[in-house]
Amino acid sequence: MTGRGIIDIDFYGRETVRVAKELLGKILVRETAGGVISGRILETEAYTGPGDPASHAVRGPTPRSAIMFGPPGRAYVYFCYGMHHLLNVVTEREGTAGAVLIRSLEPREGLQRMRKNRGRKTEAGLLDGPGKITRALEIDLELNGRDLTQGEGLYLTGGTILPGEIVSTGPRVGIRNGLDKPWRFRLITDPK
DNA sequence: TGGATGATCGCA
DNA sequence: GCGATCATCCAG
Repeated sequence: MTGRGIIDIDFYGRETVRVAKELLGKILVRETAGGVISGRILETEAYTGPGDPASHAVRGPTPRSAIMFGPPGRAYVYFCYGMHHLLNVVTEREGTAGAVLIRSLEPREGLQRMRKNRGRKTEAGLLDGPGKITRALEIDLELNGRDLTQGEGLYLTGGTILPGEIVSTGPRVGIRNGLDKPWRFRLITDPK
């Protein structure tokens, strides 16, 4: 949003973009009766509200996107392409839309369970996609709205960016509009 | 490279 | 209601 001010900065979605970067390196934990499954966040994307043509909140709240306008720290889970659940973290203050899509994890706990859930024999490619993550961690619509700061069933906890890792920034993927915004963030090994 | 597969939402 | 759309994944 460019206003009439004397500076030309897009402040809209500022918190969402900040949180998207801060989530890198943090741990996502899933607790089920069958045990704990967890991973370290390696890739995120920021989605804001009106003004972001790629966001579900672009036209204001709808039954599906209303949770993006609610209090932050909650899970926004939705069903995509008829077969995948995708997990987001709600970001902005209540009344303002924003969410961060969790795109990729580094496997941590529950490797055997993840492989079984994904039908894979090896660790390769286990959690490197938003649909893969929800399948491996048994996340579906039942967890929509869950408070990710409360440590109940699905939550976020401390983690860090490791020495030698840097944050790579670029356009979001899998969308048609909003490609001008560099709101995809990845932890990669510093090539230097 | 395209098919699977179904919820969502704007518009009629 | 109707149909275009979709923040994906995987086989071939």
